[in-house]
Amino acid sequence: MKHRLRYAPSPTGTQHIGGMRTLLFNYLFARHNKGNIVLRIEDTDTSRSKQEYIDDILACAKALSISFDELLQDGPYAPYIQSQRTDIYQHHCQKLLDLDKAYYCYTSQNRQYEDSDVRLGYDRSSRDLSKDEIKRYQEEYRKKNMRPVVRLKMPLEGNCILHDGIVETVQWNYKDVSPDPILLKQDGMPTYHLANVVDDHLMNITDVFRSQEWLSSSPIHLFLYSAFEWTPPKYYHLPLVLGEDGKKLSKRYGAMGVHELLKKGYLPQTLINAIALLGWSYDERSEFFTMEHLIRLFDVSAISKSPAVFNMKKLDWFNQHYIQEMERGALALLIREQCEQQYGKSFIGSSWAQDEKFLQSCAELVRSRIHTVQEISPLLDFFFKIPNIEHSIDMFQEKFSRNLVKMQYKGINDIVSSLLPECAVTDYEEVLAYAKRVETELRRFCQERQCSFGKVLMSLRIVLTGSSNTPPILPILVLLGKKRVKDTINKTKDYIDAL
RNA sequence: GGCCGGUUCGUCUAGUGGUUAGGACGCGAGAUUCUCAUUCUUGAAACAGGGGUUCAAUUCCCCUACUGGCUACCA
Repeated sequence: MKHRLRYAPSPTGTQHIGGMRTLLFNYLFARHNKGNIVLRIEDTDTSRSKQEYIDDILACAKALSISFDELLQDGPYAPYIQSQRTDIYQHHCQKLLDLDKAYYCYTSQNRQYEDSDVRLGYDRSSRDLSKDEIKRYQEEYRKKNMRPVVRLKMPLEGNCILHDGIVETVQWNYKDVSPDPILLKQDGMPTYHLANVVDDHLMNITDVFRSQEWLSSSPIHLFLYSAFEWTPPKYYHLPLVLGEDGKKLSKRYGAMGVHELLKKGYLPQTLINAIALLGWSYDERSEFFTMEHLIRLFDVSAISKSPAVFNMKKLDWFNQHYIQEMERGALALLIREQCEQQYGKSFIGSSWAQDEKFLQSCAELVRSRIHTVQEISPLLDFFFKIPNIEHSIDMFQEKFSRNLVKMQYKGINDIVSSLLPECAVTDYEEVLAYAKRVETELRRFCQERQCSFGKVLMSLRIVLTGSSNTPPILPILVLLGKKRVKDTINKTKDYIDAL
């Protein structure tokens, strides 16, 4: 039999790591078994559901290259949006009423809580009303123009057993299960329990990966299946993903939104890799997995039962790895994007913006120094913003005597003049070649003058970039070009002289 | 409170009735390097506690503790 999976989020918040993990595991299982996966929007909470959150789900899935076989209005069981299927739920609810598996409840309000924080649940006071009482209530409701909710007639005793694909066998006594949950709300909308069961059945869903927070509702769902005389799908209750505080990730607090992480410069392959390893592992050594690997290797029996705390430091490490692995051209593209955002006109207006080679050289200079794409632009800052001389000189005094530059500037200037190319050179290999030549000459120079090569380079670094830690300064020198380098050195010299 | 789940370095995890309990992130130290990084070497760091079963338990069973989830006309 063909496996049919589904991801059924409620659009009441932006997608976070936890939701994405549920989606990913459904997707991996489907693709591993050559099955199908459906996206179904569970927007039965009309007050909290929003279109923008549906868009967010779609965008995040797309960004991570997760595709659905059926979704929205598209597929044999369309629509896949629960708010457009209310008649279906009402119809099935009526069936349960006819079978005496459900009943109208007129006495819901104010009956559900004691005044302490101990929750007792509904008292089932409408479960066994006499015909007269029902009539009276019906009349009352009609006058007020209200609709009664429909409740499921849960068994009062006996056991319920779930054979889960992950947590294995779990057993409940029906008397411990939430008493007679509501199936149809006053607004005519189904609750999760009804809609979910009806849709999973109607859409022929065979396997369900869902978060473990659903475990305690499983008896309700299982009983619903039996009331309808349907076969339930195989359930896989995934361990929870916790935030760094050890608490459940809540979409309402926007923690670790997938969109947000993408915006911060985490690559899609990073997120997939990191999320897949939340509660799943392949062996004791492998760390890096592409989507193709995951689909091939995915194995339900390797899923852990215990919850996992999501660790941002490890995410950084994964991202760093994938940035190091990226092709030069691809990184260059990201750099252009970043710089456009960050520097606007001063980048776009420069000759560098259109110079693919320049961007690629930058890629090589920054790639080992960043964890996220967002960290790129500060490292390239000095290309687009001329450093402040005064500020540089201040740094000088902190680091070492500014006299160094004063004394050595002529020699350095000579070397730069004679060795840097006349016209701009931005091809990375060429840049390195020029840098190497300057280095050789500079080393000889330093040896003759008995001054430290490191210090000379540091002085150049500070003068040219306004910063004491940057990518290798010699390639930067070449990229900046002879004119800019000479101008800057001269200006600095003048400034020091004038002090 | 009740029900249900979980518990191996700080974090993600591997693993087994007999192991020096393995790896990864992070952290410490050292080496390389023009700074910062990268890279390399290396160090510290864990079986929640108590009872059983057993020649032997981190591994199997029970209890306790801790932790999380659910206990909604939210999903």
